[in-house]
Amino acid sequence: MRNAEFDRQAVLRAAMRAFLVKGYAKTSMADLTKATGLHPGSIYCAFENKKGLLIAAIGQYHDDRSAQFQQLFANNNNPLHNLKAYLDGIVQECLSCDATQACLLTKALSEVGEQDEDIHQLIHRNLHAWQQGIEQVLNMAKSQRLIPADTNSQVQAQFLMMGIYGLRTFGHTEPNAAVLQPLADKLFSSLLN
Amino acid sequence: MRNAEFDRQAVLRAAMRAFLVKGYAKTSMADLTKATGLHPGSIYCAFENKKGLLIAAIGQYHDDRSAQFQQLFANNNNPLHNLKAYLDGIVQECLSCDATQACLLTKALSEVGEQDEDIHQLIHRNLHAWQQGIEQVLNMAKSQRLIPADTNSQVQAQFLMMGIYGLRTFGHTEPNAAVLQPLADKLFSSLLN
DNA sequence: TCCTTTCTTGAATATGCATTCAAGATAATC
DNA sequence: GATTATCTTGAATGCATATTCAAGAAAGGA
Repeated sequence: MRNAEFDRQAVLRAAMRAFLVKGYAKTSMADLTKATGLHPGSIYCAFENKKGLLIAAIGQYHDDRSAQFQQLFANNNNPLHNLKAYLDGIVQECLSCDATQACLLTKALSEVGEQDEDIHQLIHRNLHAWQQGIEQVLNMAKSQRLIPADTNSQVQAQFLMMGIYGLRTFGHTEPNAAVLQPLADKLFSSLLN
Repeated sequence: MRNAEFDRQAVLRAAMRAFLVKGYAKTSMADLTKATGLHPGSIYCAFENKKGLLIAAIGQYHDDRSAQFQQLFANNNNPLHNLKAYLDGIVQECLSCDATQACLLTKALSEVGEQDEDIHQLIHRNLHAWQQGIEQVLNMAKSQRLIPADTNSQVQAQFLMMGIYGLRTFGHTEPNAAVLQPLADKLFSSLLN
């Protein structure tokens, strides 16, 4: 009897970073062994193959981002304030020009989601959970009369998701606060009409 | 003396489709020879290498889309009407679930733009030209008092670009008119506030 | 018709890569 | 301490793939 030695979360976060920098197809197993510190045999033993490692990394990414999201909204502050801070945080990530701060879900969706049904469904589920988190925040804001009573929380949450996707794409071409911040502000103000 | 035999535009459109379906890295030269009908030697003679073919395909994509854009807005109809039709057309492309109707600029930006400076700059230029086309339409709408006089056309054009990027990403997860059309409508109505 | 130039062909090359596996190492159990 | 079950190691394997190049084909000019 013997237990596995490596720290699963640390390995998955390293793999996630590697996939974010080079994309799935261009990240070689050599890159992954270097990034994770694991030898090929260990990776195949733990995750079956390269695709299994991507799936596990996406799961870890979702867990990490969800925890971050819950934490940001866990206080009793004005939910709209929290949402504004959330959007501003995304702008900051775009400004960093750091590939490891990008969104693994949308990146993987674009590259492999169209070609692999397993991964497409996994990402779809994760993005949907994220959308429902935003929807809950909007319902809270509505019950506190911070946004119009006739707001359709689901559509508004979808609109915010759409805006966040677009903001991140825009950030790839213009990682510039003078450009991105007004866009994030305008997106936020769409809640108040 | 002898002239090249193949139709350059047809070849580039075929390559563009291949890249849209599988992505750049996963599209093999074998895929490209099959799609274009050209043999490897001819591709290397005409485009230098696989990356050169991608660059040429992106150029063709931009030319094709620009021509389509100009044509849609060339009539003397209400520019806002035309813009609405443009957004509705994008919704239709999303609904088709056809990878060849996706946007090669954003797809290539996501996959290779972060890794290759040549391609990043080319895509950046093309997306910027597209944004300026929208900006011109907004200026026309403003001069016809169809949108508020204090509209900042540049920011509004950026916001529309952002929305279009996001709409296409959203379409990958929910290719559903009941979801996408309200989002496009809400994006359009952001012009009128 | 013959010659020259240019284009086309596709097999060969060389490299890179995902995956496997058998030997070695380590921890728990007796 | 011996035994056993499990984990780790990393070189070997076989396949996929980007690129090259020399021979073949076709067009224009003499």
